[in-house]
Amino acid sequence: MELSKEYDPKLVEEKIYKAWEENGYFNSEINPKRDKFVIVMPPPNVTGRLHIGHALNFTLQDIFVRFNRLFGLETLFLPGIDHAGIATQSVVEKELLSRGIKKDELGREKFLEEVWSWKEKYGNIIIEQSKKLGVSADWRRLRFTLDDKYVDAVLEAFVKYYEEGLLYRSERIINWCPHCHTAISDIEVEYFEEKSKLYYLKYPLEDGGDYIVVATTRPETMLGDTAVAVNPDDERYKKYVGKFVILPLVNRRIPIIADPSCDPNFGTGAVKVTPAHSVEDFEIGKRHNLEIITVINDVAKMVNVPECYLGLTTLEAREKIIEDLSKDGLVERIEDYTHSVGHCQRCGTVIEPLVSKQWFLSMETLAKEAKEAVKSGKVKIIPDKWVKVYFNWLDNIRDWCVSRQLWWGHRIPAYYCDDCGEVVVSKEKPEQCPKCGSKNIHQDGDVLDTWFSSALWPFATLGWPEKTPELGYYYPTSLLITGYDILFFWVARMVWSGMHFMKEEPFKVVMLHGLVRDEKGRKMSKSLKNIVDPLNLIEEYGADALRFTLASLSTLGGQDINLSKERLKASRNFINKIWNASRFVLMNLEDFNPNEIKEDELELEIEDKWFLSRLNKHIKTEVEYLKDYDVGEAARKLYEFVWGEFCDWYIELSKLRLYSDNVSKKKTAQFLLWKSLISILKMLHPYIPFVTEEIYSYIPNVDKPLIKAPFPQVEEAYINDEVERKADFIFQVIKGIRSIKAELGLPLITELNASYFSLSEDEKSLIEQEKDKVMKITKVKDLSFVEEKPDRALRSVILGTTVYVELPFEFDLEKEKEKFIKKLESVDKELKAINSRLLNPSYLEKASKDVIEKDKRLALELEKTKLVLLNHIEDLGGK
RNA sequence: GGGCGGAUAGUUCAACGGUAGAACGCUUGCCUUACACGCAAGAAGUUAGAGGUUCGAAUCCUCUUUCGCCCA
Repeated sequence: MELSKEYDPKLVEEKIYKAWEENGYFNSEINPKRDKFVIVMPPPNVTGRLHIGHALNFTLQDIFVRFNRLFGLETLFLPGIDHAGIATQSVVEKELLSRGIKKDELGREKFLEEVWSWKEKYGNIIIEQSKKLGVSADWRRLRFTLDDKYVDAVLEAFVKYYEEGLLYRSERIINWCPHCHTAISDIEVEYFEEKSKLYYLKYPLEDGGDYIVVATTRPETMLGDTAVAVNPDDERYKKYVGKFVILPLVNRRIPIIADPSCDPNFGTGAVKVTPAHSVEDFEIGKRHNLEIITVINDVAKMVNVPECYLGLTTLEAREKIIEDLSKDGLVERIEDYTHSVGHCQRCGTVIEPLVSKQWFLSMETLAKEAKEAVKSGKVKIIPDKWVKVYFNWLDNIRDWCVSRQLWWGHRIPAYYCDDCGEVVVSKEKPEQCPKCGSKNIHQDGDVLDTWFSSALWPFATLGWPEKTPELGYYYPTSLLITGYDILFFWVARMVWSGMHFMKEEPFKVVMLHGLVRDEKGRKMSKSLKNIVDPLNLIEEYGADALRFTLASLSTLGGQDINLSKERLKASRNFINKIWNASRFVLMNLEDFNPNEIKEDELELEIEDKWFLSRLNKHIKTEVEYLKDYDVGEAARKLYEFVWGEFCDWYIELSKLRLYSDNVSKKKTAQFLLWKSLISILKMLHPYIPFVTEEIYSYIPNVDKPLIKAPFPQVEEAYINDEVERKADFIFQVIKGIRSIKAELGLPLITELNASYFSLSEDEKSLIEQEKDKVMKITKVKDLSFVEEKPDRALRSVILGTTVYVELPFEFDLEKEKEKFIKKLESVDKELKAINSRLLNPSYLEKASKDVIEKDKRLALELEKTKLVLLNHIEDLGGK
């Protein structure tokens, strides 16, 4: 077998993925005998291309999925696609327009045909792209929010809510996007601070002479004013309350009313009230029974207004109205003003609050259910800082406007009788009106908010409302992973839907991760040109490198991730390192059969015991981190362990035996390398599945594939702190000798004599025992115990031991002395700190025993080192 | 206006109550029969600032500065 020196993901990833998929390794079957682990994938938009946010989201999910698969759980990763109402409709609309076809001329049915054919053509691109990342989802179960069965679930939910009185149709003020030409919900409005003007307008009092001055940012809405409001406690205006003003330009007589929502500090303290075009004013209007006069239509043009303003855009109307009012001297002044303006989240257009008849989902009961699920611990939110945000949102929630004036989506199952106006809500179109018997019935033309359907995702994908075996086995799901940006849009709504329809939580844990930003922490955006395409990154560094980068940058706190090329390079190098370490092991396994080895009869060297202890500790911590959902720390720890301990020390030390003639020692080393590598590959596999599976395929005497292999068991008996300390001492001795050579600029291969002296019997016997190893690895010719300091030797102090490296030439004694003085200073500083602690009665009383023990041991070691250092400084001529 | 998060080595990030770590970059020496996407050795930090709690604080509390998010 010849493996290349450099790992090339391009030669591996596609092949491996194909093999996994073809062999059905991602598939899950109902298996009541086994514990299950279920993740439903947040469905990406059907219009979508894989972006870096998906890459992070999918990577995290796939890590948990793969771990649980290795742990032997029946693991379902259920993928899906969202129809994404507005987004998809506008993409197809634009596409048609580019061919000169207008949506409205085409008609609803033909248009929907076009969208479907577009969906068939492009809708699965993101699925294919996510496969490049290694996503191990059960693709057979792919769901789409407009699948027949899913549509049925959505209609079922709508009808049930309606029957329970939670859904109602009402004329209320809503957020209207004049560009998307639809109502949107409160959370789809984004507010930005904008520089604007505050206009002070004079409204003449009915009884003549006097004016009342109102301040407004939107003078064009004055044509729809039906009152002027002041705060009831505002002394300035008390005398006016109950009187009337004559609305300029339209000469309407409107009352001056007192309402507590008026802020006396805003403007003049008096505000104009336009119930049809302001959310706050609508509320005031309701309280005071004001007339609602609509003066702006659904494309943001003026209606129901005097001829000269009719059909103007709101901005044109604003200018003309100010001009006209000025002529009459009714504009008191205009100030610069900054305020926040609502924009459509999708298209950025300024939102027009309009009064319109829409379907609303009543939030009171559902919000309560959503809160209860988290309060009771049925749903756990990680990190828990989001719990407060979640409650806060639910506490202040308003009824959810769920109807959208679109064609693409779930058409609202409400039918209206053209003759008597009766409303029937049902999955099927009624034959005739149940009230008057008329057959002139038409269906509501609107569709539902996309989020209304995705709120049902965890159970509708499993067959609800049918009581399918899937629903029985896989629900509730185990874990939901998504970005914190859709906590309200999606997570909260899924929670209440699950609690309401299933009476059980949709998922036991929801893990919210951060957003991916550029290396400077800026949001990725087209205008900044800092968008990175994950597919390019995969092309350049490999999917494993991208996955490992994203995983290792994740934090338990769900912080945003700043992605940089440097980090990707580091991950790519790490993967190459693993590749080469494995290649090394495999190269040395050619004449080896693990079946010939009895593990409990092996003669273990100190480095074996050390490494087995380290390895088992890491298997343990790996599992612990994952139980705590700390993927990032788990990945980072693994990196340090594999590179810093396995590669740098264990493999290096194993060479001494692999290249020796001692057959039994060689076989021991081979066996342990074989065994360790298998464990390491298993631990790494969830993060970097491709390279690990590829390497695993070359490993002799293991059951393949890795994706289905059992996770390594912790072998407690190997965990041994004492051994670790001893080995560490030897490593320090090795480093000491290397350091001396390096400081002199000598290549490591320069052969020199070394010797040592030790105050400690333990240290002395350890060195005696491991002498050959140390000599070989540091390339020194000798390492004998000496009572007397050799001539011309540089020294290195490790605990109570001094290692001398003898030199064939003179060197700078002063420099050597300074090195020790510097070291003494730091030892002294630390020792003083520890000693003062150990002399402090309240420390001894209050600190934990472990900490005190550790301090005491450290103090002893430092004392020893200090003594040795003092000797050397004295010997080199004193301070 | 209310809330949340960040500020730690030149850079990107860890550590979340017991001696501040890694990666990249930098310096020096090495193509040592796994790897130059590498090896070895090094330099580099009053943990934004000021108070407080504690035997002990980067870590907990308060305030300030600053950057960023969310909600109204």
